[in-house]
Amino acid sequence: MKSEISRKEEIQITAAKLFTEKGYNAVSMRDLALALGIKASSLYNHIQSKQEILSLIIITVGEHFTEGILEIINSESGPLEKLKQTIKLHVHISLHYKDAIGCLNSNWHNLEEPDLANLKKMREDYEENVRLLIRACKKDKQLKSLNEEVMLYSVLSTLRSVYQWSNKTEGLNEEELVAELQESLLEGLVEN
Amino acid sequence: MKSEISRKEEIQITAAKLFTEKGYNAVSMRDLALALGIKASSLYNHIQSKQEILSLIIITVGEHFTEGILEIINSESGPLEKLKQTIKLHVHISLHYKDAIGCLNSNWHNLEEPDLANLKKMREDYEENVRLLIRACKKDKQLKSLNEEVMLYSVLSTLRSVYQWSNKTEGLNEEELVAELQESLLEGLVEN
DNA sequence: GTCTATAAAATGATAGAC
DNA sequence: GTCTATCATTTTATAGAC
Repeated sequence: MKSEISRKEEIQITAAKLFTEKGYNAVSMRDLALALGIKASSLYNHIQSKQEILSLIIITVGEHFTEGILEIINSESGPLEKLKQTIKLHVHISLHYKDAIGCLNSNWHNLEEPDLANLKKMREDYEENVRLLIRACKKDKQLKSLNEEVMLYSVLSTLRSVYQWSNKTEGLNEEELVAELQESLLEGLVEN
Repeated sequence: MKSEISRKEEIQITAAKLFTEKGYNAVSMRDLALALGIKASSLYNHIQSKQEILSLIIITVGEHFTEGILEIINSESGPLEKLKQTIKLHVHISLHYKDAIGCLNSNWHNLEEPDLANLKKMREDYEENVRLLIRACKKDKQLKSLNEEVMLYSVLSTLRSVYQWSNKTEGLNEEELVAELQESLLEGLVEN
């Protein structure tokens, strides 16, 4: 009854790890094949090209973010609660798709068209949604009247790096990490 | 009287830009030479290898961070003021060495030994210094008793991304950007 | 200091046997 | 589905003329 994992998925999982560690161009099809215990030419029975592997990894995780943020935006909560939900969403994806996110972060510029344009659109839309949330919070006097872009990227850049350092906070479970980040990012570090 | 810029420096400046945009492995010596208006073989009159170019770019900017943080640590200020000075330092370097920092961030894993080990040591020491600052602030009750690693990477990951988005805050000069970041990161975004 | 020519190695991908 | 063998291309780097 357990869901079988196809060779194609196996390739994506291994590739995501290697691409994250060494970079897309630094990983040859021979390297990837060796990590899977087969020959490079055998890979082409499952995928069409090296580029297709990268595309599958990155677009899939990009869609997770897109779906997640839309669900939050369309919910009934207030803007500050939605911002907190965005932090939760980002942590959740970061912990469950670590390698794919690492691959996205390090290798998105190796995507070719039309996937590159597709990803850029998804990323811009995501950023714009968070920007609008921040603006709505400011209007409601729930956030300070600081520069919007500084606030936006303070939050986003921290969230985007979670996959890199979450292994250093292993005393915290997912829920606790979310709570700590919500507090740190929104309420600040300084004791009042 | 103006300081002459050598061809070797010109190569580093152009390479830093290209490496940041496309990635180290995606930029061939032909690409780099073309951007400089010469042939690839001519590059070797000024540098020994492609790897040397990367090393010069990254190690140089790494040393700026190392020198800067040591100056702060050895100053007479209290820990919270030192943390604020670290934010100022990071912004200053981010604005003045944008391409080199981009190159460091995207391509450090393409460094070969012993430069890679050298850079990792610099990075770890830098992180440890900021961690100790945060710990000292907590002990003084100037920072909340949140998870140290979460606080550390909230601050560091935002600072490390400044070069990517500082062009979107062009209404702010350097001093103002520093002030906004000190407020956002330390005091938080939420209105009390 | 730049050029042309070229070496030596690595790369993504295909053909065809099993 | 995997293999061996191979191709076409690109890569970093060197040698030597100007």
